[in-house]
Amino acid sequence: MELTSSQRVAVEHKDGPLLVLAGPGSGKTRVITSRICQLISSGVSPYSICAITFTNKAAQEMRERVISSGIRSGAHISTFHSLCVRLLRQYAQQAGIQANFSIYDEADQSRCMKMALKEVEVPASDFQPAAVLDRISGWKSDLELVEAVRQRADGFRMKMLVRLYDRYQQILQANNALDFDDLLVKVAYLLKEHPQVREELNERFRYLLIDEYQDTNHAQYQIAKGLALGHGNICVTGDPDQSIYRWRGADIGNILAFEKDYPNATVVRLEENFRSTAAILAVADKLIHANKKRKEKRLVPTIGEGAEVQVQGYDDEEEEAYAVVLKVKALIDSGEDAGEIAIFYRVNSMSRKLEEAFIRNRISYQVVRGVEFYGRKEIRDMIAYLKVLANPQDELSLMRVINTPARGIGETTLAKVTSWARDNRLGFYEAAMRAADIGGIAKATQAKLATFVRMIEDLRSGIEGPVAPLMEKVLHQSGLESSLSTGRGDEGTARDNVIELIDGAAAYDSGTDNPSLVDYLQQIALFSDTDAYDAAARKTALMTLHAAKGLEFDHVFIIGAEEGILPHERSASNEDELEEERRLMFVGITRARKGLEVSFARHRTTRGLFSRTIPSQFLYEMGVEIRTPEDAEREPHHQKGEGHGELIYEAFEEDGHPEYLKGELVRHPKFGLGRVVGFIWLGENSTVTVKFNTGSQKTLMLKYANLTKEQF
DNA sequence: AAAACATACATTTTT
DNA sequence: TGTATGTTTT
Repeated sequence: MELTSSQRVAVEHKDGPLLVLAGPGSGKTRVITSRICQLISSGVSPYSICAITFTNKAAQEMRERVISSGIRSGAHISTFHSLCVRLLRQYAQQAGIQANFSIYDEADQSRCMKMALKEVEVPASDFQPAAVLDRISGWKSDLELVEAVRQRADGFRMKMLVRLYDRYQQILQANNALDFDDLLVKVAYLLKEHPQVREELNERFRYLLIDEYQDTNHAQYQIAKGLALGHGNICVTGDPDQSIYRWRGADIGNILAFEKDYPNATVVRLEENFRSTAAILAVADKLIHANKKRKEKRLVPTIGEGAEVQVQGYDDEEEEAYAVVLKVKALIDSGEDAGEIAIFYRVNSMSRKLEEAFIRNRISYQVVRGVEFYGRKEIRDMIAYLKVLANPQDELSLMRVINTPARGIGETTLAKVTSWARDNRLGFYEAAMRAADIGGIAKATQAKLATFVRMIEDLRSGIEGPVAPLMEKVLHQSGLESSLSTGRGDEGTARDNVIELIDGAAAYDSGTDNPSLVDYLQQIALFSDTDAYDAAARKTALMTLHAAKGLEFDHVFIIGAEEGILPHERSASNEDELEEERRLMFVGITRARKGLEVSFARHRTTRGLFSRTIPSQFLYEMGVEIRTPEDAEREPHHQKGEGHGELIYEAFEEDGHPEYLKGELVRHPKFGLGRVVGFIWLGENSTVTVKFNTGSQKTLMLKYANLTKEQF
């Protein structure tokens, strides 16, 4: 495809600052990759190019695009966070840290904060860990260190928060750990306080490109500034209308002030849209115009008018879910590619009803929620072992694994070792090594500690080189393997998950030049939900509106357009936050190429409470006729009432799974005889409801229930 | 020490 | 609603 004149200006721009204000669907990604290729073919060394993307996925795609256009690879393409990890490893000494640092995720952070809360002795009810962490994250995003905040701290609450901030940082440091914000903070200060490091990097990266600049926070802004110092070859791209991470500290002002920061900047506006139909763009445009704090920007359609945007109301969320899934099914049946259909929602919990509808209708789908995998107990256990091996100071991880699986090192023992360690100014692990010197620990327990220490030492000796074989060893020697196979419940899946993790590590080993445990751990810590989206699977995708950023689909459904959900209730009080919600909606709308349906439910059950809802104000701002459930009923093809009922029964009666019909007599190993009251087919998650002769009625998972049919 | 049970509790988005 | 924590039981 030919480049437009604006696109060409952006691609061919060589030296000096460049701001690309790129609307949705304007071919921005293509422009960036073409620009990288153009730079290289004009004689710039690939190694002197540093491109920063918003997600790992985007970085991966950009790398592939550059390579596939026949250009020698070698340009550094990664996210801010990955870049920071690299720099911190390389300049660990100057940054005042050790290169084998652990990266603490939200759960780890929360545990550290709970420790801090205990130690600082605050009235715990007034300080929830998550809220305190949120404040601290805000300070860090603004590059405010403890001392700076302390200076201006007034009032009891602020002073407490500062003490918590201080203590929290001490805990992280003691564990040789950094949280997500620290990665940025450390690099920003590295560049600021070590001019020779900064100059070295300015020398190395002659061309800096930053995508999604509207979502950079102050720390990222300072890092970008430092990296561009000296040469000023900084190209940023973004769209203020798509800024959706204010809550995470992103400062839309960074992109708005770019021309002030870099007075000789060239500015290119990409306003033509090559993605969506005119009908969709008109709706997006109307909506975004309701934002007052906004720089006017046009959306210029280049594709035909297309089908009308649908806004459809449903009676409740169940009806909404089933109707949307039916529409997905109809699209697929009419020959549309299932992988070109997506459903977006405001909050992750809204995927549940949709999944149920997909399963019952036996349509395959994918939920884009990758980090969930890393939150599973067995995965966290495994990774905690690896962290202990890679970073001996990581006591948080050590505490997790020391008695997992259970090996007879209980709370009392841990308390004794901990207090002895403190008295002797040693780490917990060093103390555990000298269990014999600690008074009051039984001989048998001493032996258990010694065995554990020996195992860690042995595993640690094999820490170099590829990761997957090491993980196999850990799995085996730690006893996790046998605990997974003897454990009840979801044993099969827990085991599968660990195997999946090891497979992933094997892929890492073969795809990396110098695989190392430290590098592997630091990489997986930065995985995001979006990274889990598998476009090649050709399955209909379910994801949050945030995860949808940067993607596009032929057909898009946005569900739950109700006051309190979209816009979310937490943003209702504040005009700025409301505008951000509107931008979020705008992002969702502009993902669609051909078809868009926005829906709402008049009733919704939120945390167990069934209540009436109000349609989102955004629906009115979009200027589309709103169709109510009653309107739909007047349609000639409408299936009355339980419109989705037929499909459920169809699934119910199909073969391949044991059928439990109402009234059938069954026997349960524990509860005895009973009669089937209901059966819900959910694939392997099918449930049977049985009224037992004991009088109790229970809903059981078929795969665990161990029911036998009684013949009568 | 682990499982079973009970009860409180808080609910956005994510690198 | 479902999770996360605390309490009791085995």
